[in-house]
Formats: sequence, C-alpha cells, structure tokens
Amino acid sequence: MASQTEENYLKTLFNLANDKNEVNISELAAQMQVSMPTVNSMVKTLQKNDWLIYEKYKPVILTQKGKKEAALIIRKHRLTEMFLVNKMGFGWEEVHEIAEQVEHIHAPKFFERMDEMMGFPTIDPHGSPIPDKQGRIQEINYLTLSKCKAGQTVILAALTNSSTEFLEFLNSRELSLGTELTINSVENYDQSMVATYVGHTSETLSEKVCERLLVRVIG
Amino acid sequence: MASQTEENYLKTLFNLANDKNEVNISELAAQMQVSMPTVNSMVKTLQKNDWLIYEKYKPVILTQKGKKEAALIIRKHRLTEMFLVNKMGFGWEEVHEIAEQVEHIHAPKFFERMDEMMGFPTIDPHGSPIPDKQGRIQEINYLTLSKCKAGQTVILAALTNSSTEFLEFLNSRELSLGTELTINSVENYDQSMVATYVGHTSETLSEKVCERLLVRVIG
DNA sequence: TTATAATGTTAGATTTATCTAACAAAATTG
DNA sequence: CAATTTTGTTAGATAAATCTAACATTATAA
Repeated sequence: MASQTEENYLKTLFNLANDKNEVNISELAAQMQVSMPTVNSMVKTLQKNDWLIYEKYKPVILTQKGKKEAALIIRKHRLTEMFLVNKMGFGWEEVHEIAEQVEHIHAPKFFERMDEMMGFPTIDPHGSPIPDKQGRIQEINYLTLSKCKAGQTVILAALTNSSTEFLEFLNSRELSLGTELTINSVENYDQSMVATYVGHTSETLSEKVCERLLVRVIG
Repeated sequence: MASQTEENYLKTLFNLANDKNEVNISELAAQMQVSMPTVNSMVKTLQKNDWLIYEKYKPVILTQKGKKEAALIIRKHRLTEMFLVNKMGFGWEEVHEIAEQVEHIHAPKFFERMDEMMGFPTIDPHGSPIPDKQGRIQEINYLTLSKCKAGQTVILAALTNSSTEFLEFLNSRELSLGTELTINSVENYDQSMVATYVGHTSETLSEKVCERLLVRVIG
C-alpha cells in the first residue's frame, strides 16, 4: 500500500502527465514543493514498487498500476468534494483543502456510500470528471470560453483552475456551473469578453478568466 | 500541532488515565502496540511540547493542554461515528475503523457541519459522551447490567466495550441502545442473566456480556 | 529482607521523507 | 559548436517513529 506521501506523488504525477504521459523531475518538484533530490529519491522508491518507470535523466512515466492508483485517489478526492457541496452545504471554494485530507482515507465503503447517496455523480463541483471504480476517466472535451466568438451562447460546464481566489471571483459575479452565457463582444486589444447571463447584463470577463472557463456551445 | 502519531498517543493516554490521571509506560506500550522504548522516547517528545508531565520511572499525567487536545480528538472520532450511523447508514459495528482515520482531519468546519446536521448529539452510537467544543465531557454514571437484580427493568444506554465482535453479538440478539429489558432471573452459579425485551422472551446473557452493558434503571 | 520479577531507561540501529552542497548531463543559445 | 543555463544526480545530513539488546530501578513475594 502506498504511503500518504506516495499517494500525493502519484496523484500529482497523474495530473502533470503530458500527451506522452511524461513528467519531468523539476516539474514534479515544483508542484510537490520539495527539492529535486527529494523527488529523485522518491521516484526511485516508487519505481521499486512498480508505480512508475524511471531511467536516469529521463522524465518519469506512470505504469498502468500507478495510473489506476492515482485515478482512484482522485476519485476519492472528487467524490468527497461533491459530497461536501451537495450533502453538507459547503461552497465550492471551501472543499479542496478538506478533500485533500479525506482522499487518503482507506475505507472503500465510506466512498461507496457517498457515491450512492449522491446518485453516482460523474463530475465534481468544479466540473472535473470523477474516475469510476476501475479508475477510468471519461474525458469530455470542452472549449475554453476564450476560444468562442461574439454572438455565441454557451453553458459554463467546468473550470481549468479551481483555486479559492478564482472560485471566490466567480461567486462574486454569480457565475456557477450550468450558467448560460451569451457573448456580446470580444475586445480585440486584450481579448476580454462582455457577456450576458441571468442577473447580469454586459459583465466584462478578462482573458485570464475566459481561459479558465470551460463551456459547451449551444448556439 | 501534534502529528497524527502524537494525536494517537494523546487519545490513548486520555482513555487509559485512572482516577489519579496516571498512565504507566507499559500500559501505554501495550495499548499502542509498540515497544516500551518507543513509548519512552515519545513521552519525552510529548513532554517537550507540554502535552504531559513525565518524570523518570513515574507514570505519566496529561497536562490540561494535553487533556483538552485529547478530548477534541475524541470529539471528532465520536461525531464521525454518529454521522456515519445517522447520516450515512452504517451499522454501529462498522464505524470505528473509519472514525479512527477521520478523527485526524484538520478542518473545524467539517466537524461543525456534521454536528449541526445531526442536531448537536451528546452521545455516539455506542452511548459514549461526545466532548463539547471546549473539550469538556459530561460524565454520566450508568450501572453495568451485571450490578442489577432480578425483577428490575432497565434501558440499555451505553457500552463499556465496542469491539466489532461484541457489537455483532448485540446485533444478533437485536439489542440496541434504548432497548428496555426486564431481568427475569440471575443464575447464581455463573452470574448469567435471563432477560425479556421486545421480540425476545427469556434471552440468556452471560456475565461477560452483562458487564459490558451500561443501563439506566427505570423500575 | 533479599532474590526475583516486572517495569522502565539507555544506547544504538533502521526506515521514511526531507534537506543542502557539490557535481554531472542535457538543452539552449550566441 | 562551444559556452552557458537548466535540469538532474550523488553524497551526506537530519528529524520522526520505530526497533532490539543491554542495563537500571522499582515492586513483589518467598
């Protein structure tokens, strides 16, 4: 069984993996907020337990076993976030920290009960997919709002960033998943958008914000 | 902040403390399932952080700070057990293991929400009192069933032991907190009792079982 | 009340997860 | 393509939590 620390490395590796499934030591060190030698020694340990493939001076790659384990930890994290929001009344900006701890609990029935009580949700409160019990992730390809054009109508479906600050910004503008937005115009100079949605006419959204909003185009 | 390991020592110290608030190193070692030298070095660490008082060759005593910390961990444990039973549908025999992990989560709001959702319960599923937010415990003095006499009627209020095996035994006899029992007779030879309660006439309960059942006499 | 048993301590080793300093390889760029 | 920068590795140290072996103190009991 992976230690709590190892679980955090696996999860981070899964999230950082690029199209080739590779992660650099330096990226991992930055994300985990530890030094490169620490990562170096940890990837050797993880390799011994067949969680990943490592060769000197090469980026690391999770094995199938490693990927599955990581996905199951992410599953616990996202189920917890959804449970906290839907069953315990937390705001979407409050749940990450708690889920970060709850995800390490070893008690399959605990998470199965959450899942059941929520009716087997497929996404978490930030629109990210919840891996299934086999660790499979249903990948949905949303568009970032910044790729959309003036005149289009879209539904806010997910976020590419879920920092507390960003979530609080969205709260302040009354933007939540499911909100239907119509793009009035796109400013050529800075790519900011002006949009209209329930309760808000001509709300300006900076490019930075638009890049972090994932949408489904409906018109 | 106490580490998870330190939290476990504090909790165990609290539970083992006798009338003088003292705990022997050997008891603690046995309960924690570690060697005496491990305990010896840990109590020195705990003393440095003012969790307890330690003098060579003397039993250790929790400080006020240590007692409060321990009580607050026990509070998280018992709130969790109650939440698992009342809000998530677990059986009372399933919750200890999960609570043992959840009690170490640092997220005051998480436990406050549980507390709120349950209407601020004062006992856990096994009848043990839940310490309040200040770490104060309301001590209730129940009688063990074994101290009662033939002819008395009692209500099952709490347990002195909550092992899975004992809880499963109680389940098998349909005994739960709140059950009203009438003692038909007490066997002189082995102190076993014959009792009657809803759905059960003349159920025999061994002395071992009677000692573990805490009751309130009502007639 | 002394011998024995039980309890507690010290010393020193181990594992895990981390660090800094020094060095080596790979990538970038003038 | 050689110099420099970035990235990665090795060596060695540290702190936490554990162990065993050996020794010391306290308690018990003949």
